[in-house]
Amino acid sequence: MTEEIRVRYAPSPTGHLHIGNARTAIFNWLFARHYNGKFIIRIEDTDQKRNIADGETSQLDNLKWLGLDWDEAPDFSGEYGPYRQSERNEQGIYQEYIEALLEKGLAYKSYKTSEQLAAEREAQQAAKQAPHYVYEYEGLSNAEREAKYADFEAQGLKPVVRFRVPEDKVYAWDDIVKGHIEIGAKEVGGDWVIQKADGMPTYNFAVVVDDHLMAISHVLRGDDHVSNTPKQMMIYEALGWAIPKFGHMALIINGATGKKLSKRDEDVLQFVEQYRELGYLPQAMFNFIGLLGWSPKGEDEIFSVEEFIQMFDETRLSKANAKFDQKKLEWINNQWMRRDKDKVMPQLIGELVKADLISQQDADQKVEWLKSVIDVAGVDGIAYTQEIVDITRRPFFELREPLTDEMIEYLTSEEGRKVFAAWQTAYEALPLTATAADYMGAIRGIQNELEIKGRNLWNPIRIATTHEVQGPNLPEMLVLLDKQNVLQTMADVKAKYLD
RNA sequence: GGCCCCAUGGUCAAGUGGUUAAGACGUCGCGUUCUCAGCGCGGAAUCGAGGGUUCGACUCCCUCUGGGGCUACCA
Repeated sequence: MTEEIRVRYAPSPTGHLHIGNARTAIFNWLFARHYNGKFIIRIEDTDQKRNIADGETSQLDNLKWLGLDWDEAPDFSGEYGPYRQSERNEQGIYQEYIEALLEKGLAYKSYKTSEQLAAEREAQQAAKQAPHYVYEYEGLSNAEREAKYADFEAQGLKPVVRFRVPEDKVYAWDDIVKGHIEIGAKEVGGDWVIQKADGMPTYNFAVVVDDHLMAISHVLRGDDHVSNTPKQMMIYEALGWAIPKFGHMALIINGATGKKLSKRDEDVLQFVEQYRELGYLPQAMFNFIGLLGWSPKGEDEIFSVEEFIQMFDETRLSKANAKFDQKKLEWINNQWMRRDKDKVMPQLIGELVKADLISQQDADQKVEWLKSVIDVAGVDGIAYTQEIVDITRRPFFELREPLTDEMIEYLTSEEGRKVFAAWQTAYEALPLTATAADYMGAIRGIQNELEIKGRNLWNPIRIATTHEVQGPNLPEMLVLLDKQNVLQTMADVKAKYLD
C-alpha cells in the first residue's frame, strides 16, 4: 500500500460505548497502528433528536480507557476538521455538494409528506411489491419541475433532497473481509434522501462527503453497513471521487437471542462502562474484543495491546458472526488480574472500601494487612475485581450469623465438642506471633491426639473461629485475624451452642 | 417478501484438495487438599443436508436447509 492509511471510527453520540462499537473502534485502530497510518474520530451527530448529552465524552473516555488514542478528533482538531458533523453542516460543507448534485440534475427536491410516503409504502406492500420510492417528476422538464417546487413551497411544504438513483447500474467492490460483493442499484429502494427537511445531511450522504474530504483510505465497519455501501458508492461516483476500500466485519451476536447485540438486550452487559465498573481490566477487555471475530496465527490467547498491533492482519478477520461469550471474557480478565496482580492491588482494595467493608482511612493504614487478606482470599478464582468483596467479606470483615444447621451439627457432635475444646486450649496457648505453620502444627497435634481427621477435625475449628465451613486456607487466615476477636468469637460460640 | 452475507464441538476458532480435523473457554472425571479457589492429568464433544468436480473432499461448484443483516427525513 503506497498511499497513507487513514481510517476512522465514526460514532453517533446516541449512547454510551457499546461492545460492538468498541470492537469497530479497536480494529480500525489496530489497522492504523499496524500500518503506521492515522486513526481519526469523527462524531456523526446529524440526528439531533437522538443525541444524548454526554454521549460523545463518554464514548471518548471509554475508548481512552481501552487504551486507544487518536491522531485527529473533535477535541484536538487536525487539518481535516471540524470533526463533528453538526459543525461541518454549519460550515455549509454538505450544502455545497448537495447543491452541486441538484445542479447536475443528479438530485432533486421532494415534498412528499410522511403520510404520503407511508401510504405509498402500504400500497406497495399490499400489492406484494418491495417498498420502493416513486419518482414524482417523471417526464417533466426542468422548468416544469421548478414550477412544481414553487407550488409546494407556496403551500408551506419543506423539501428533502433525494438522490436520483441510476437504477440500471450494479455496484461491486472487493470487500476486505467478505471478498467480492455486488448489489444492483435497484435494490436500494429507489431515490433516497440525502438531505433532511431540517437541513441536515443523512448518514449515507454525510459519511461519503466526510470520508472523502478527510482522505479516509479504508472503511472498516460492521456487516450491517453492507447494504449502505451501494448508496455511498453512488455518491462517490456522482461527485467524481475515488472510492475507499471497504471491509465489513461480522457482527457480534447475543448468545441468547441469536440476534445482533442490541442496546435493548438486557441479559447481556454490553456497555464498556459496565465492565469497567465491575472491575474488568482494560487490557483484558481489549484482549477479549480483539479475539472476537479475529484470530491470531498461533495457539495463544492472552495478548497485550502491543502484541495485537504487531500481529494485526486484516485477512484474518472472520466472515461469520460471533456470539458474545461472557465466560471467556471472565477467564481472560482473570488471566490479566493474575498477571498484573501488583498493579491491580489498589483497585482490589478500592473495591473493599467501595463496598463499605472498611473505611478509606483504615484501608490506608492497613495496606499491608489488606494485601495479605486479598492474597490469602485468592485473586486466582475471581473474574473481576468487584468479586473480591464477596470472597473476603467473611470472615475478614464480618461473621456469618446465625450459624447454619449444618454448622451446628458439626460443632455439637461428639467429635465436634472434643475438637472444639482441644482447639480452644491450643489456640489460646499460641503466641501472637504464631505463623501459619504454627497453626497448622497445632491442628495436626489435635488430629494426632484425638485421632480425628478430615472435615470432622477441620470444620469445628473453622466454625469456631470463622463461622464458615469453607474458605481459604485456614492456617493462613488465622495469621491475619485479630486474636482477641477470634477468642471472643469462640467464647460466644461456646456459650451459644455448646454449654 | 426482496436483496446481501454467513455456516468446523455448547462457545470462540485453526484449517485454503491427502491432517490421528489444532488450540482456547465451558463442561465432565481423576489427583493434590479440611473446604472453596487454584494447579496437574485425562475424557466427551465439531466439519448442517443432498448432489456434483476429483484418484481423493471440511476445503472447489450447485441446490436445499438453517442463521444473520438491510429494507427510515437512524446512524
